[in-house]
Amino acid sequence: MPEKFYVTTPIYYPSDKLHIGHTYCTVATDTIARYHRLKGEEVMFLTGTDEHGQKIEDKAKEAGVTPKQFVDNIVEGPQGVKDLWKLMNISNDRFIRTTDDYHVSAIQKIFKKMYDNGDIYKGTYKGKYCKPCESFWTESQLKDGCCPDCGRPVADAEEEAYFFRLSKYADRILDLLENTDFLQPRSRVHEMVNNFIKPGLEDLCVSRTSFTWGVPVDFDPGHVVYVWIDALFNYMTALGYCNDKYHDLDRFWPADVHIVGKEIVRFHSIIWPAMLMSLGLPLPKHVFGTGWLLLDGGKMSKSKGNVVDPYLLAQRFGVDALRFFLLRAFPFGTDGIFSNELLIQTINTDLANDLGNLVSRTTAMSGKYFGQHLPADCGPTEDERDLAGMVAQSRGTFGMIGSFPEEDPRKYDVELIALAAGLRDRYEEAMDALAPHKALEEVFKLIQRANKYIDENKPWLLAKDEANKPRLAHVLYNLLECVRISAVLLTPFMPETCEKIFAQIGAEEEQRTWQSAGAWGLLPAGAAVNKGENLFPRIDMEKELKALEELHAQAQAAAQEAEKAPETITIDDFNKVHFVTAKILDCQPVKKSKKLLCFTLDCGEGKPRQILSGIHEYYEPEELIGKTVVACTNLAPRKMMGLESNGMLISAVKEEPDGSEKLHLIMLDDKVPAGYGLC
RNA sequence: GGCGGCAUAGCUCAGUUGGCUAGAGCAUGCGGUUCAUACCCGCAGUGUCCCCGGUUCAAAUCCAGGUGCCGCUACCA
Repeated sequence: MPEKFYVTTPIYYPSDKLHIGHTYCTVATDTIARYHRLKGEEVMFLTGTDEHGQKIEDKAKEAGVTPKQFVDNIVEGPQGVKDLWKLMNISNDRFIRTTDDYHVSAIQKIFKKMYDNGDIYKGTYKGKYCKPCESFWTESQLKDGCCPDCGRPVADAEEEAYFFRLSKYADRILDLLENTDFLQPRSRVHEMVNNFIKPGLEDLCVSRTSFTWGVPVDFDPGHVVYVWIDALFNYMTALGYCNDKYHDLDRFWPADVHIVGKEIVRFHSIIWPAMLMSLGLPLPKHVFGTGWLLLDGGKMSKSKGNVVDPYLLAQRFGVDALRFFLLRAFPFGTDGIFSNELLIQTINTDLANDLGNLVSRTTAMSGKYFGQHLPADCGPTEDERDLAGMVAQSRGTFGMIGSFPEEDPRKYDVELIALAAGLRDRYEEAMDALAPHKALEEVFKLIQRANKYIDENKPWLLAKDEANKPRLAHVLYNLLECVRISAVLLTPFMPETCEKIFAQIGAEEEQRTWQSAGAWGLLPAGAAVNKGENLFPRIDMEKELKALEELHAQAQAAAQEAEKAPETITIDDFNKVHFVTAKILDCQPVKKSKKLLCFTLDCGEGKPRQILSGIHEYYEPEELIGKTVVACTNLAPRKMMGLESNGMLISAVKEEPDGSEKLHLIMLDDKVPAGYGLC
């Protein structure tokens, strides 16, 4: 029975289209999965979507569809989650959606189990409630006594809810984090321990009554299971835990590693193991928190409009180039700063100049000097095989390099072969340490060494003398072997490109295996070599940056257009709205309201007009008295806080990167008289 | 506010438990080469290792203080 390896990505929240950050995480996990398959292990690679919750309920309402329709579109629809993974050549074995029937019923069983064993109990959720946000907060979460999300005041509230006895497991979690390598990178351990465990773990609220889009608690109508249990258990329900759809739990659980974004490390390293402990289930072996891709030092966010679109990049540069770039340019586990320059530079330097050109010049020379096949006797010598064998075993070079006279070209062979023969072990070490960037660095050392080897041997000079043909053939063979070994090890990163390379150098199935990457001289000497198209065309940096900028501007304009979707109106429609200039005669805060200001305005009507406006967060009354503003005067009157408002003051509103709204009252030059209409 | 981390070449970063002349890649300059995708190979640099003290034969590394940046602090890769 081969070894098994179970690896997961987070299940993503499909409230919006996914971007390059999600792509990064999934591509990394895919590469890890492919690496283990290459080693001959039986791999289970799971990804999916976490589809319940308030936010999706809200978004669906906004879009005028059911929550299920909403997530169906984002998950299964055009350019949706599944499409994106298909595009990126993601090799997941399963895809779980938390709305899948088997998962929903499994979650109900799990919830009941934990209720029955006493780790879930019914209590009251006491806290502060923010009405507009419909969310509960604890005292300590408040900012200046107000809602940390929107900054508005909150009210005392109580809600019946189910709780999980998280506190009960605090000691065991502390031990798990501090005394094992469960959580990686290690730097996250301090944050978890100091922020959450040392201050004392509170029991965790695991149900909600404030929304309905979730797994219903089947024995208590009105309650739905909150994200913790619903989402985290996906890693097990997808294997058949508490359901009959799958039957792989015995084979694959516990997971070897959960790859997660750093913002959900907390859930995976504290809540998840505690719940498993409650059910007496084995814990996953590792949780690895990846970094974020940042943009010019800032976080990627939809409202900033700086989201990088993986579709666009894959189309322009190729899927493999994009996959490679993500794992080559950024150390796994720390944040990376994404830029188009870096992307293009990485492609040009590593893929076009180094790898692509090496394959190109090697296959071209083989064809040019020997036709399709190198002579059958150009393969490895016994000595070379021995050397490679020794290197592979001990990772040393035995000082053999020094034993050749200066002009003897065999010393180049020895250096090259020694490097190539030890590569697989160095690569394996890096991959097993979840450091794919280091694994790539090792592979590229060989690729660079191979390019240098060409210069050292000057095949174009050897080709001029028939007597040197055997040497020339051997040099080319050595190069093909380096290309082959590199391609085997690059397969998890760039599956399609490596297929092309194998085809070009004539490597068959047996020469593409993990086993074969650790041995020297496996490519048959007379293998069919065919120079194909260039693997990675060089990219003109300036031109491409310009093109990307234009595309980005277009996309942004389109997005803004779509966002506003301004319905065309006629001039008659416009004229229906009556805007006038207005002088603020007086302005008073409305009692019992933190937001409302009551304005007394001169709108040139002979008598003052009263309008209420919810802008106290942004302005104090004193600073507004005497100013000239714009009012809409024919809006239907409305009572607020017992006072009548006869119109509306016009403001400029901008959504801030953090999601809050910033508001600026439109103010005119005070020389503008009151009561003038606007058109 | 609390906790944690970081500060090294123009840029991105390596630098084990203190120990050679502080390194790599990219970018820059010069030279070589012509098989190859105007590529490849070689050479050359440049450093107040954030500041100020301390420990030590010896500090980029350890300790104390200071400055700056960042992360986490129960929504979001």
